[in-house]
Amino acid sequence: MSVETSVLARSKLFAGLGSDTANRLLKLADIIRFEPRVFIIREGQRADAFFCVVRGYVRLFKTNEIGRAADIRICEPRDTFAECLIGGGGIYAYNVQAADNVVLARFAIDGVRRLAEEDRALDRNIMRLMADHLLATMECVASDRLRTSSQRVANYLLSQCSAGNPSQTFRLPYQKSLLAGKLGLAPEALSRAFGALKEAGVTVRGRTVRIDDIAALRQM
Amino acid sequence: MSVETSVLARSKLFAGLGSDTANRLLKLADIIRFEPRVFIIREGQRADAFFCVVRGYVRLFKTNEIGRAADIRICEPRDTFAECLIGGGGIYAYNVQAADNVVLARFAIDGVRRLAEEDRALDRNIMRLMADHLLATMECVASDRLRTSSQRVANYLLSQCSAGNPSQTFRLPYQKSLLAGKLGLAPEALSRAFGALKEAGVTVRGRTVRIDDIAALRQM
DNA sequence: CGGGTGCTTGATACCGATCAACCCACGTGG
DNA sequence: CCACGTGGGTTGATCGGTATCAAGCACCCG
Repeated sequence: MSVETSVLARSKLFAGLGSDTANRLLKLADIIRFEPRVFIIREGQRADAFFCVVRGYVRLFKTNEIGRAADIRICEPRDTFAECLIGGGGIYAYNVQAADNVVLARFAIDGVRRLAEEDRALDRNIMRLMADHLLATMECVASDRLRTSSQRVANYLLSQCSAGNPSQTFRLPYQKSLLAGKLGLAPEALSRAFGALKEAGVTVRGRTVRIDDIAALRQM
Repeated sequence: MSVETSVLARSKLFAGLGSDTANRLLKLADIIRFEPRVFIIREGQRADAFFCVVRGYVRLFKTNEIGRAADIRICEPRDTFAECLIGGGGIYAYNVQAADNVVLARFAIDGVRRLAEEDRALDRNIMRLMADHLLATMECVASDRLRTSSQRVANYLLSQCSAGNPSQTFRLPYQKSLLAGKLGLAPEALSRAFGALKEAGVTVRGRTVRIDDIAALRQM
């Protein structure tokens, strides 16, 4: 089993599928690669496929008239994006850009739709994906509207900790500038937020983060 | 055909369903009423149903630890909400409150799920609903992050205009304070945004809005 | 007439964006 | 080996947008 296959197999898209359906879905997948900073999708483009990240990270973002950009989501390995258009199709609603060396699995919509007609477990998986994304995006709106930048950063750090530990050290999965975008911040603001969290027992050196007292941090 | 039925029949939930399925779905609906300001759902509650608005308006919102609230969506007649949990179920992710005298149709999840197993058109409708909500919510994140308050207000006003007219007069569908919440603003900020748009040819008196030059307003 | 309720207006404070300078690590070529 | 450039990050100064707080205002309804 190739590396790509094993990553895909552990995605929510494939979760719980019978091996027949899973294999046929795998056959539908095109594996494609992108260099850092390359545009994978441009907003408004005709849409005929959705994607699952196999390696690397991608940014989904929109821009306004004068070219400023706002990130909507950062996708990690095993995340899918643009699965929306299984429902309606049409055009992509946002730009997608490779944040580093990226490997994607590309699924043509109509192939998947046909397969889903034979096995509704696939349909249910896609529904589940959309439901998860919808809930996450709603949470994002709420978080932007009622939390301050440091609170959002603290929140993100806590989300990276495994439950049960009183303290923890880990690495950020990607560049700080990317993380800033994900949290709706300018890079400078992320930097300052880390500074502010120092007195809450957060130490950041490069991409390494140490949290002295997880429970204490949760108070903010 | 009752008033409730005719509203529901024109919702996206029922769009394009065969009359057999549509009738069986209608039978599943409980019609329930709420006074203004009453809580329909509280965040964290066990979830076993989703809803379609028949009359009035409802607010979906989250609160933080200290009780401040942020609106996520305002639902109008024929909108559905909480349809997410067809996929996973579990608990409601936000509070829902009646903004005025509200009539809802309540659909028990498992009843709908059973019906959808027999007619996938229903499944497809629900997918379409979720896809629409997801795209709208992503747009909301991007809009919050890249547009100023006046731009968001202008944008909302334009969305209320019918295409083709050079100018237009219409009524806001609900209270300004509700609209402010929907746009992620304090009521004062909405008021000031209306003030700022005056010089772009926007006149607001009570709930009546007049836009002199739609094309000009679109420039902002 | 009195008292809500919803909205507006003004004064102030604060958060975060922006701009500019600087720092550091790293890689490259003279 | 060092000069240089580059990219990512930090730091500081400043500005602008929006929340917040506090009055004041308009309308509705008893």
